[in-house]
Amino acid sequence: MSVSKASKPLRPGTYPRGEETRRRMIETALDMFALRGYEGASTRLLAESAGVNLPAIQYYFGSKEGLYDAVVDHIIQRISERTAPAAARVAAELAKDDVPRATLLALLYQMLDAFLALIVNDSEGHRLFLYRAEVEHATAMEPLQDAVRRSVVRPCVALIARLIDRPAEDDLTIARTLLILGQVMAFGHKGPQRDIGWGDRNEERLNVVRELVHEHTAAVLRAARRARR
Amino acid sequence: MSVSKASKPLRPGTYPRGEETRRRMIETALDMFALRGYEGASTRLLAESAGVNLPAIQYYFGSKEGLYDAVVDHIIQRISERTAPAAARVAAELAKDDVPRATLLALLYQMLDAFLALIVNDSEGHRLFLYRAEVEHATAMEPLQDAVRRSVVRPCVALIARLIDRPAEDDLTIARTLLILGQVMAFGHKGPQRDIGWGDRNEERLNVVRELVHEHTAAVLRAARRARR
DNA sequence: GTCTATAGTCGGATAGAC
DNA sequence: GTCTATCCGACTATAGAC
Repeated sequence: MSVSKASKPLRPGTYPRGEETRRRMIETALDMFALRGYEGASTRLLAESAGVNLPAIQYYFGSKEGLYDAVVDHIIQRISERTAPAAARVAAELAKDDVPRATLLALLYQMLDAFLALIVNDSEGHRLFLYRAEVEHATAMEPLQDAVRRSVVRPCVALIARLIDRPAEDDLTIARTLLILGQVMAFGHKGPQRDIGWGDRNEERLNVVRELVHEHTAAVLRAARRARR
Repeated sequence: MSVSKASKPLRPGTYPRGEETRRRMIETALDMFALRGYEGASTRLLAESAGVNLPAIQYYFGSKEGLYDAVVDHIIQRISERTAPAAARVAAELAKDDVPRATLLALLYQMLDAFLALIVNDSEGHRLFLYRAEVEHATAMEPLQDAVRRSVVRPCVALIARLIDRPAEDDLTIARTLLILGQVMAFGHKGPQRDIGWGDRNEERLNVVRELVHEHTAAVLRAARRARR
């Protein structure tokens, strides 16, 4: 996530088309907002990191907040793209009766894994931005939080509800699903990694999280079976 | 960063004039920083929320950053106080040989629970501040992160290492412990609560987290047993 | 120790040339 | 569409009265 490499020397007559500039501004702003927060990322920094001048922010997005919203939209788009296939499979299966347990479990795993891959494998910015989304700038973040719930949490909760044959409103069930996502996001943060010296071994980290998600799912089902007896 | 030139060594019970003001400033600043972040909480807001005038920040803490550091120190103090009894028991037991498994498990549970109670039952500010500490203002937060690791993570890792009879450096073991703490902090955040309509039912939330910690611990031990076969 | 008043800086946004 | 130059408000910090 280098800051200075983004600024390219622009010669008169060779300016990129506006759409390209807009796209680049969103992508570098994502990293800046993720790294320093909304208040911490000044317009000057945002402009410089995208290699544009100050008024470009007003020109393309109306205001700093407009740029922020554009970043949020961009991430929402990304989440939807990545999880849409799994979500479609979930919807299709849940429409049927008598879906085998193994199928439901596989779908749950796929659903979580799709989201996980986004967090763990994509740019550092996506990870940090999503992690930060939970504590910062509440109103502008609500669409993003809604997107996560719509694209990931709700399908998972629906699957779990079917698996344990209880209504989806069950507090414990939903809480557990949220916790899984919460810890995935927490794990995405680089802070703790340093301590255990994993550096950039993303694959290994991903495997640990996968194992954990698997365990969690199993634990939810065991708890539900106990509760019904 | 502890260059608090204005404060004298304070004895419990004997507050000099202004010491009460200082304490109040720290406590309200904790909430403001937790709610709006370092950049988001202006000196005017910090002063107003404590019922003092602007220069009081410079007088008592030298600068805005000085006040921030004082808040961090305050939280570190709080964490140490709350977890010290459990940590002492852990150290005492780990010094012996042949500690029963049940004792080790009970200690692990107590350790996590002490930290958990701090996060879940104390002021909203403590919760949010700790959650935010992971993504924000990295250098000033390092002492706080160190305190969490020293007071909570390290004793837990040592207990787990003894329980599964493997060195504490084992990646998966440590990762799991960090994940437990991470999800506890994530769960402390009020965001998800709203969705499941728990409002202020702290006790219930605490029980869910306790159950989860219990399950997690059990899962770690099962995984370790499998691995040794 | 606490206050008012203000300095000095930096933030977001704008005007208007090209 | 992109630029330079600039405004104005908000911010942190300081000076100095009481």
